[in-house]
Parts: sequence; structure tokens; C-alpha cells
Amino acid sequence: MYAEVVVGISIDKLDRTFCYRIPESFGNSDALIGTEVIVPFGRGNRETKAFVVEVKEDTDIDKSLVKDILRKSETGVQIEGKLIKLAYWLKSNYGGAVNEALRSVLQAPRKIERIKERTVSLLKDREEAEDILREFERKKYTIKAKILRRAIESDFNYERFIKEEKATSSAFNSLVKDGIIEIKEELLYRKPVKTGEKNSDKVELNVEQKGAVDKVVDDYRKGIYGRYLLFGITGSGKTEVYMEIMEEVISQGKQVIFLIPEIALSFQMVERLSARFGERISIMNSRMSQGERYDQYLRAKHGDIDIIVGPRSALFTPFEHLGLIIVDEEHEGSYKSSKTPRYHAREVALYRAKEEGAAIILGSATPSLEAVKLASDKEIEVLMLSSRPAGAIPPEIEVADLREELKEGNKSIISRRLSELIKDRLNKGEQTILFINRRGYAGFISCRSCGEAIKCPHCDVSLTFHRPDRLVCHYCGYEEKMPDKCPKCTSPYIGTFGLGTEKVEEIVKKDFPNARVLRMDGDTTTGKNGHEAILESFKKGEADILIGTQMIVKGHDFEKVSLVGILAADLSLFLGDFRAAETTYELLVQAAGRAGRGRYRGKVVIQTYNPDHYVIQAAATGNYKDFYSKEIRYRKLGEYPPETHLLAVILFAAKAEEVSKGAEILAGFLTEKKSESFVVNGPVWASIPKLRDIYRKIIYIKSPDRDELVRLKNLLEDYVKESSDFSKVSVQFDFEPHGNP
DNA sequence: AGCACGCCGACT
DNA sequence: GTCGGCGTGCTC
Repeated sequence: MYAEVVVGISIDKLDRTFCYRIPESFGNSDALIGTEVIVPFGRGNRETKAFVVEVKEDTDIDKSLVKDILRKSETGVQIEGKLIKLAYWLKSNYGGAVNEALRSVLQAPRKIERIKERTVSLLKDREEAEDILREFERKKYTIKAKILRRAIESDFNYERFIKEEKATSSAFNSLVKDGIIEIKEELLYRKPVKTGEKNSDKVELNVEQKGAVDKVVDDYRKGIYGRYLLFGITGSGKTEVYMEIMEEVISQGKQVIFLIPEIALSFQMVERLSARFGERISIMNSRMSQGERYDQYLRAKHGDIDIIVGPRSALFTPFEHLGLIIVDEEHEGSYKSSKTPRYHAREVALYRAKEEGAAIILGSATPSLEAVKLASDKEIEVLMLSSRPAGAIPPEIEVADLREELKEGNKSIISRRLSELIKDRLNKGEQTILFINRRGYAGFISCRSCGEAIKCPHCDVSLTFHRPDRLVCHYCGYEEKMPDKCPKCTSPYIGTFGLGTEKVEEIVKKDFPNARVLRMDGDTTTGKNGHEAILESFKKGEADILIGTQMIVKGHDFEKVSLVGILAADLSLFLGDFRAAETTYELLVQAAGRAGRGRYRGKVVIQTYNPDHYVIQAAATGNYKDFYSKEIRYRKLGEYPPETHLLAVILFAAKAEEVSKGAEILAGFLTEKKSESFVVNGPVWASIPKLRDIYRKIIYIKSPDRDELVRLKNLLEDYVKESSDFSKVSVQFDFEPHGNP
């Protein structure tokens, strides 16, 4: 018997399987799939860890080359065959390397220590080192001299050096061998999470909630493991419905994967779930240490937990009896992986549920067009929650036309109506949230005399101003001091334009001097604790007004908030991204949903320059159907997902000419394959052509048939692998992309 | 990743 | 010539 194995899961260059003979003594060969084994690899037959991904009777490879597997790895884990299968499905459906797919799936169970960072430090004292350095310089050992020079200066990061200086490990090796430097490996560890106390006071469900629960539970008891879209307006109590259904699933001895869009939300969700389900619940995410993840992995596998909560990666929890997958806030963009394989958690969840006979619930107040399309194709069943439970009334929404304000002489960013309402809340001792739509907005610096905007030298995007005098690139973290003259024309008239949280805070404090104001924004508030602290403080009523960006609109219940003001609602409407309207709509509805969660009747003011736009209209009236019908018509006309399928082929290279050449070659290749079944657009420059010193071009392929795109992806992948033109150009694939890659 | 191979510049 | 740095290519 032979085994196909993947060697060294953290090595990208080894993206293929190798064939090894399985010794007789191993017993049942099929049981070997998914096991970590030790194989002799390379010329020196170095002992290397590998994963068995396939077992077969025979092999095409020259038998004299095939070596024997040495033994099973002692530290290794067994990954279920079904997860290996899932990894293969990821690879074949989204592209990329087998390794990359396996790594996505294996995030959890990797007990193999993966080095996070390596630090290079000097072993000799300074004088001696400088002597050696002079020696190197004299002998013209350029790389070694460069390494030593850096090491004398200070300890430095090995990986970064290799990348920046295009060096290889061999220069380091000889320095290490001679005892001049040492390379230390570091692993990063973090604190575990704790579950709360169990106190099972159930909330009384309303009619709609009960209806939804009954439907799923009845199906479940009949052995129908269905697919559902739980479409519930903000504050309609979706979590209560989930919990009720989970109870049934767990009582049948099955397990639940509960996906949430981002890690920050998992703590409050675990708190809430553990109040009901106690200890048998856990969390899985990339912020946890390897050891912790490994423990959770084992607990899940051994059936010691019933529920796992986490972002995308929690999808790969190795439950033996998976009974239900919940994808909460299914519309969230964070469910789309931005690393190869660029999978969408919703799609993978649907696949895994089907494969393992589990039910699946997608939940949202603003379902993605993809989900609604599934519903209209009868692929998935809709469960509606159209009211808030226990007498809570949805907020009343008003639109403030900023064009009118300007006409009437109000140049402030706060309309007269909103201002009046804020005053009223202050008098009544109720709270206000001011939400700034910053998606697509950048507080860039430009020159009023020559129009020059100051850009990041590595990324081709405008730098953002941060107090008191820094300019920061939000993509790569590059920072510089704010210049006092325009670097191009030396005019002193340079400054920031646009609407930032700080600016709004300033204005609010001036307009309402007695109000206690809190500000939260993703760029200036550091760490998740910083955010939590601000939100907690606001929740406790320690401030009257909270100013913030998208992060304040997610998932939080603020009892005393009775007014939400949305500033610049339309900023993200015209982003040149086919999902711009959808994300804007989601943002507006979610923001509006923060109002009136408690006893107070909520009020929302949407400030806009486009009061007649269908997104603003639909958000104001809460009419999803209206939004959907207009938006889907637009997608049909423009031939965008979900009405058709779209594949972005992204090319990367260090030089602009290299990407352009690669893109031309691939475009040519596609033209040769020309057919009725797909259309090619581009190549075009990416929306940010240069990012972290890498140039990027994109070719878009559209087809009504997703499988056709997968086929093309395979052809391109093979072509790129074979062709010598792509040694300096790398190619990635992104199906149904989000934003402009 | 790690290892052998081989090209090429430097030095006894 | 020979030594050794450092880029290249291969691993069942």
C-alpha cells in the first residue's frame, strides 16, 4: 500500500504530495488518512513530519524512488478524513496550494510548534564583532557584512531581513556556525477565555420566534436537517431562537458550530451562551495560543464540548457528530477570507453541513444578496422575525437633507433637526450615538495650492492624519511626521479634508459644552480592551454621547440610547465596488438598530446628500424588499454576483513591468481559450496598484456557471506552474470578491 | 525548509 | 589553482 503525503505543512514551496510506501507493520492503512507521520525526505533522508492525505493500492511513480514511511508521529494529531476532504474541496474550489488549504483547516489542531518569529542577536562583544565586520568588508562578503552590521546595531527580525534584503538562509547559517550570531525562535502565547456562570432563566419567546424554532425543531425531529435563513430585524431576538434550537440539537447528542463575524464579539456571545448551556461550550480563534487551540481541538474531538463559538476558522472544528452550523450576521464581509484559499465561510458552512448531514441557519437583519438568492431559488428556507419582542418598538427614522441645510446657511456637519434632538436627549438624560460612516473615507492630507495629496511611499494610498502631527498608512503602518510645507510645491497651505471622529468630537463638544462625550475609533483606540472599556463605560451611562465608526454598531445593546445620528450616510455609496450599495445599506440598518433597544422609543436621523437614493430610502423605511429588488436589478444589469459568477485573478510582482507582462500573458492565454461560456475583463490595475511595495493587477472573468470558472482557474493554475514567465509573478484567485482586491 | 551542486570572485 | 559565499534546484 502507498500513501500520498504532504510534507512540511508550513513550507509553501513544497506544494505537492509525495508518495511513500506503507510498511506492513502499520496494520489498517486506510486509518492512516489524516495522521501525521515521519518520513525520510530529501537527499539526506532527513526525518520530516508529513500528513497522509490519501491511501492507495498502487502508484505511477518509479518504485525504486519510493521510500518507506518511518513511523507515526508521536506528537501529531489525527485529522478526520472529512476535514482533509474539506481541505481538498477548499483547494479545488477557491484555488491556491494544498498546503494553504490544509493550513486553513488545520489552524486548530496544529500541535506542531510553528515558529512565529525569529530574532537575530549578536554573540560576540562589540569590539570583536567590529573586527570581524572589517574582515568581511575587506573580503567583500556583502550579505554577511550586512547581517553583522545590523546585528551590531541591535537585535533584529530574521524573516523581515530575508524579505527586505532578498537574502537566503545560507549566509545566516555560516554566521551561526562560527558562533558570531544566534537565532532565537519565539512563540506567542495568550490568555485563555473563561465561561460565565450558568443561570438558566429563559426568555419568553414571541409568536414569530416560536414559529421559527418550531419549524426547525420539527424538521430536526423528523430527520430533516434543513438549511434556513433566519431573517430577523435588528433587536428581534435571533440569539434566543438559536439557543432554543441548539438545545434540541444538543439533547440529541449532537454538536453545534456557532460562527460570529469577528473575534471581538465572541466573548459576549460565549457569556450569553454559557449562561444557558454552562461549561460545555468553548471558543476557537487565532488569538489563542497553539496549546490552547490544541486543547479545544481535543475537547471537541472527544465530545467534551457541545458548542464552539468563533470566527471563520471555527468551521473546521473536528466534531464527530456535527448537528448544526449557525452563521450569525451572515452578511458580514469578514466571513470572506482575505488569504488564499479565499473562501467564504457561508459557502463552506453550507458544504460542510451538507456533507455531514447537519442543519444550517444563516442569520441576519440585512441578509446578503447571495443568501436571498438562495432563498428565491428555494435552496434555503426563510424564517422571518419582523418585530421586536416584549413590547419594544422599532425606531422611527428621519432623513435630513444636507443640501437643504447648506442652502439654509447651516454649514455644520450636524443638521438642525439632529442638533435639536440631541439637546432633547441631553435634557431627558438619555443617550445618543453619533455614527460616522468612514468606510471608504480617508482623512487625507492635501495641498490647497497644487492639489497634491501625500501618499505612502510603499502603497500608493493617501496617508491619514493622526494627532498631533503624524501621517500614517492604514495598509502597511508606515508613519511620518506631518510636513509643514507641501513637499511638492512648498506651499504652507496643506491640511486635512473630510470627516474624522476627532473633528466630530471637537464640534460636538463646542455645540454641546455640557455633554459628556466619548469617542471610539478603530485607528486610535488601541487593543480590544480599550474598545471594551469605552463601550462598558458608555453602557453604564458615564457619557451622554458616543461618537464612533462602524465598530460601535455591531452587536451591542445600549439600554439608554434613544437617538442615533448617522453622519455622512452616503460616503460609502460611490466606492466603485459593486457591493457598495449593499454594504452601505447594511451599515445604515445596523446603525439604526442601535436605537431604542431598551424602554425608550428610539429615533434615528440619517444625514445625507442623496435623500432620494434607493439605499437611503430603503434604510429609512426599513423596506428590505424594496432595496433587494432594486439592487438585484442592478446586479443583473451589470452582471455581478450573485446574478452571475465572478473570478478575480490577481497578479503580484515586485516590479510594475513584471505584473503587466504576466497579466498580458494570462489574458492572451484566456483569449485563446475563448468561448461563449465566459467573458474576460482587464487586465486592470488593482484599486491600490502598489501595496507594501508589491504591484498588483487583476483580470476579471465572468460566467453564469461557477464550475466553468473553477475549470478556468485550474487551467490558469497549471499554466502558471509550468510557465517560466511566472517565476517573479505570483497569481491568486478570488471567487466572488469583496471590495476591490 | 534544508541540502547538494556549481558558478564566480578573491586570495595563498 | 583552490576556497568559500551565495544563488539554484530538488526532494517520493
